Amino acid sequence: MNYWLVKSDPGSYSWGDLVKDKKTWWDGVRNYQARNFMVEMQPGDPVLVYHSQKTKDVVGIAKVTREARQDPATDDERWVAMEIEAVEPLKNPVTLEKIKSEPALAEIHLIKNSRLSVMPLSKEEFDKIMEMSG
DNA sequence: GCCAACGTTGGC
DNA sequence: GCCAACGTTGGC
Repeated sequence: MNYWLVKSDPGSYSWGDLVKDKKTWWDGVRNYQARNFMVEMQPGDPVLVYHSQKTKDVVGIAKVTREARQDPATDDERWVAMEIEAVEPLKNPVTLEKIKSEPALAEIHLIKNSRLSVMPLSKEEFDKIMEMSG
């Protein structure tokens, strides 16, 4: 099992939207590195959802329900989408500020490569964020 | 609103 | 195949 974090600007699609929709095809990613991670995702893998721009915090847990297939939003066969489903909100959102202040999380892409929108987390990193959320 | 970082595009 | 120009992202 692998652990992931996906970023979304809540102005375009938020955790609340996912909860309302129950599940969604995570499409529109146009970055090769992110695409490659999406292809590795397997049904059942936990996915943390992070809100960029405004609140800058990890707000909920989702899980992968369908593995990646060609992005239905485009004819360009280079891009893929996978389906995720909302599992539960975090009791306390974990802010970017808190993540930055935690040495155990210093290596995650969220900090090292802030523009990447889909990234893997180690089990330790995932557990750490869960612990920080209470 | 600004701007640094960085990925992509396209001319050569 | 290189690299300058450009567009986008996202933190501040």
